[in-house]
Amino acid sequence: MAVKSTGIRDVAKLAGVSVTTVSHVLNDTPHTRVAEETRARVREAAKTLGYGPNRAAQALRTNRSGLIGLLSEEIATTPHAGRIILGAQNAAREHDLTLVIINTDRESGPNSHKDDVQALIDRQVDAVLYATMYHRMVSLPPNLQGLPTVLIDSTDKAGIVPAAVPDEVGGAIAAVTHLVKAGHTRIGFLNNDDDVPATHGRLEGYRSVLAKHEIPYDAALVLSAPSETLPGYELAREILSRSDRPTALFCYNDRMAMGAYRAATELGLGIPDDLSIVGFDNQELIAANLFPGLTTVALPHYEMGAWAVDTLVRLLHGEADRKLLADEPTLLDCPLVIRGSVAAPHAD
Amino acid sequence: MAVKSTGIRDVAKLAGVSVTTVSHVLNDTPHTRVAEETRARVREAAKTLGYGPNRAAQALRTNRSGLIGLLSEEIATTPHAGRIILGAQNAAREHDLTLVIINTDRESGPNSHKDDVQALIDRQVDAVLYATMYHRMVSLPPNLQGLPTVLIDSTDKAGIVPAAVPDEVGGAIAAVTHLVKAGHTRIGFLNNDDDVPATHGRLEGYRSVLAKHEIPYDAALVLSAPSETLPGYELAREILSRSDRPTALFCYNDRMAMGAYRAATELGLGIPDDLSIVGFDNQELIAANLFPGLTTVALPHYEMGAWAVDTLVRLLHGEADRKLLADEPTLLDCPLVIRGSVAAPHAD
DNA sequence: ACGATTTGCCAATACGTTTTGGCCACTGAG
DNA sequence: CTCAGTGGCCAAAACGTATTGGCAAATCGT
Repeated sequence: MAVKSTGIRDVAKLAGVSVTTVSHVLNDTPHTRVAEETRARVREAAKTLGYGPNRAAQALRTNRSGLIGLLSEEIATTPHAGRIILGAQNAAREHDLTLVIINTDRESGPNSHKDDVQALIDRQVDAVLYATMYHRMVSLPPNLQGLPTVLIDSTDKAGIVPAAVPDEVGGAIAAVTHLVKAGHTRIGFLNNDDDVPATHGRLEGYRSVLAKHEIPYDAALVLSAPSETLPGYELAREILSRSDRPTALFCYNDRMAMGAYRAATELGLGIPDDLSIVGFDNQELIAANLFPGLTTVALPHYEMGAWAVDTLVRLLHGEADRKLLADEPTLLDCPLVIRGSVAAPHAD
Repeated sequence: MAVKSTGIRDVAKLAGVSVTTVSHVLNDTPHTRVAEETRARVREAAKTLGYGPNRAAQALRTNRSGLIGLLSEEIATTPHAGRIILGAQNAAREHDLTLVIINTDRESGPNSHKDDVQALIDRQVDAVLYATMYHRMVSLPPNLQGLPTVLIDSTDKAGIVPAAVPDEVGGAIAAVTHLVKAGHTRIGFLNNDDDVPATHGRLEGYRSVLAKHEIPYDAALVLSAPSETLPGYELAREILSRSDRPTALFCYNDRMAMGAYRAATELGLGIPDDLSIVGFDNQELIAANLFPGLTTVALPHYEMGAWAVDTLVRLLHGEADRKLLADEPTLLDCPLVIRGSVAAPHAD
């Protein structure tokens, strides 16, 4: 605290060169020529002094803060946001960038979003990540114009910004294929009833697997409701009470699956012996704590966060073409997480 | 992007004063005298130009980055961290500070922690928040010396740093009192078996409520196991199978409570009619999705985050005494969240 | 051996603030 | 009328870095 921290000047003095040279060496400035021996001496000096550049000075000079803002909806309620943050944070660190996080309230409308963006602009972030808490379409606050931006878990209505989203179709395919491979042919699907990409994508995946295995699609096996535990319970209760009940359920998410567990228990159906269940989301708190553990599909939150930062960096370096990327959202893999809720169907 | 953003100079020019004056006015520099009329003119000019200070320049000059680092364990796995972040973030914004988050891996030992701290130091944070994912004692990385620090959800072995922790005892008191008020006298306690403050504090709270209501303490009603769903299930199964089974269970956390739900269901005990349950942690994903909803005790993660930032600011401003604060961790309230898992005991 | 080219380095400036140490003009006291 | 005091403002320096435009010395070609 008392001592002035070491600056580039001290390094220069110790190495017996000018600050210019130190700067050149430490930044590998291209098109500049300094003898290898000198470079070594400078680096040596920097190391022994424990020199690290003063970010503020650097920022002032170069007009780049090294900050990237992560605008995230409701970090609060969902563990998913945590995974995004983690992925973004690690990637940022890799690139020597610093992540600053602003929580934005989905409730409070676009004005609030604008304020949040402004807060980031005031802090002079070099770029921003815009993350929603579930996969949907958004329109971006106008003051984001001109600031490099990448979307996470959402796609831009205007189609002008690169985005990473989960491969909903692929995830559903993995889930249902897993059931089919286990021998199931009567597979119920408890779907969400919102008009969001996941609803359609997962249904598409479900159907495509059936088609591929020449299992006829039976509309009676596909039910919809809000994607909560209670509706999941009710739907499951209904479908499992039928005489021709399915031997397996694919649930839109783990919460609905949790409801299905209860329904199964109440109806005296053992999991996985009498009923196989696959969920979606891989909410550890649910999936790992149900009994038996819930086999489910993981959303690539970590990967989306990391991809977003990497992409941002590539954009900033001009190594990627924004238009090209923005054209179509990038799909990231939704891997199946196998626990204990799937078995072969009864041979009754 | 093309235009240079407005600086203090532009404001000065527009207001017809010197940059010095602008700086004085905009910062309310004490001991400096400038006519009220001039002040108004300056502020006016700043507003019409939409002036905001260049943080980098400010940081360079004042040696304060306006950043505060949040070192958090495993943002990944727990939604709790999200609440801490949110609380800290909002408080930081209030004070015009920026929160930067570093995830630190609990597995990878103290060396990694040191690196993480170093990463923050390199970024020249003004202070750091150190958050653990559950309430315990820690020893701080040595390079945190000299950097103002506040602990969240943990206490410092050396007792030298202020800390905010949940009031475990108070939370348990609220929970058990709730059961007693409902008419229960035989209350089982499924406790954790780790040697952490929560284990002891919650037991203490449990006992104190019994004592206060002159209910004899029965050691047979207190069982311990790792605080997971499965052990919770096993413990509950055991205690509920007894002929003199308790009419209510206080569970160390929501995961154990989730296990207890299953045990109750299997034994044909209805919740809350045949058995009342109270959990701890208020993990929404579990508590709100069980049926019936789990009455539980919320941990003050948001509040700890906010308190920590506020305290840090007070320390930086010299408005609080570190030694005084460090002497004893500050206890934050753990409020009871009432859902549907508690009722009066059977009159059988 | 001599000019031309390249190699290796550096001095000086700018980035946008905050802060120090005044200077000037006006006031009131003597 | 003069002089100390004070209210209102400002010029200039500093913070630590990146960058521009060079200037010597070394190397090369002939």
